[in-house]
Amino acid sequence: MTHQALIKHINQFLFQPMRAEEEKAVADRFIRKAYRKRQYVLQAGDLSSRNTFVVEGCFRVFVADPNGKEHNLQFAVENGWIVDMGSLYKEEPSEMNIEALEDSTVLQIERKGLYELYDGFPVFNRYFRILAENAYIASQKRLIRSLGFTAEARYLDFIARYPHLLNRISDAKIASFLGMTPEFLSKLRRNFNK
Amino acid sequence: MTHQALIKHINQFLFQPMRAEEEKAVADRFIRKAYRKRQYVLQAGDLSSRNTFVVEGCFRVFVADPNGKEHNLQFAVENGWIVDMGSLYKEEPSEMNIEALEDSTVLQIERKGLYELYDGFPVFNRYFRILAENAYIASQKRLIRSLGFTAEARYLDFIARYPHLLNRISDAKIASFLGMTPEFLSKLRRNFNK
DNA sequence: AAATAACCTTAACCCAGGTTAAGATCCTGC
DNA sequence: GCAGGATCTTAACCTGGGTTAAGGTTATTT
Repeated sequence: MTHQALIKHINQFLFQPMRAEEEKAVADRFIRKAYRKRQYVLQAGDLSSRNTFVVEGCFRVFVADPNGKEHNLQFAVENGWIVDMGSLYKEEPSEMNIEALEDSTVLQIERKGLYELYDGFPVFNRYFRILAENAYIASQKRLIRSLGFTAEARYLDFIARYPHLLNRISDAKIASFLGMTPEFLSKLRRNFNK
Repeated sequence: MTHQALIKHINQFLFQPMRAEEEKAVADRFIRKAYRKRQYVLQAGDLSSRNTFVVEGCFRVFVADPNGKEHNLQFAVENGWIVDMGSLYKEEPSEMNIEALEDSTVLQIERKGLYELYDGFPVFNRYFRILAENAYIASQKRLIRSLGFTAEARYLDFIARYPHLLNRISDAKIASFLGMTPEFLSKLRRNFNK
């Protein structure tokens, strides 16, 4: 069945299987959708009205700063979620862009459907609580590294933490994620080889 | 009653009043505690076993980077929460320090009590979901500013966003929160006066 | 298989913000 | 009420990482 990956992911985070009616509530509200490489899931300025679970493929979330320079905030692969949570919940225009980096398949739920899950089935408040807590913990760790680590330390940390992304995502995009230019990343790598 | 501020805060985020038994569950598990100015709620390396709600006073959350330099991650005043969520939930030694900046009063709950709330009363999964989502949204906004904004833009943004903190927290601590040195903040402020 | 676009590297030069140090002002506890 | 600590400012000098520009390599697309 088409929603298996998501249901499995939810069960893992809950440490117990959902009941049949809860599984059905998921299956009724999440819609499968395909994106081609370079296609946008969300553009800055638009309203984000959906939450998106990655079944297969790879995405990046990025913002443009006041000079128009891009900064990658997050990459998501299989079993990850991509959303501008601020835009989704506060119903404000998105600051973020979300772009497919590969041909990809996702499951999407509308804001309305998400609220139906929260109101009808307590289990989803628990699941998304845990998810938001993990996202917050990860975001704080990133902030700590961006405040106190040198460019070199951030790069080494990235290699150790996300080895599976190294061959899947271009260096320029990783450099942007790490808060440095591709030129500087190239200089760093050259120094390691000596 | 001593838990009123917290109960009111929860009700606000739920958009509806809790039932009596839920209020009681809160009152039974949160313990009032006082901290003196400069006293630590949590030290890096210790295990964080509690979540803390600020009834009155002011705190900072900070980390030390590899060179021993401090970085303020968050300030919390009345109705704010302070916690190293990573340490609390993953039961790992804390990276963070939490220090009272004024004589303060808080309400604290032990990890065990918190899990009892989650398991016994769905409403708390909803409340803490919303809280975690808001924290994540705020943390992402901070990251965006730290990646793409100049020191001056970050300072102006801070003034606009947290005017009430300006007279309550020292410039050096604000500078650290904004990712710059107090000397540089001083230089910025001098330029504005011309 | 050529054309085009995306990607990576190198190198010279540059700058926002850090560092160091010294003096001035404001607490705060005893 | 004053001594020792925080706190804020100024100024000279320094550096990690950015900018610009050019050439080389590797994927896509047709």
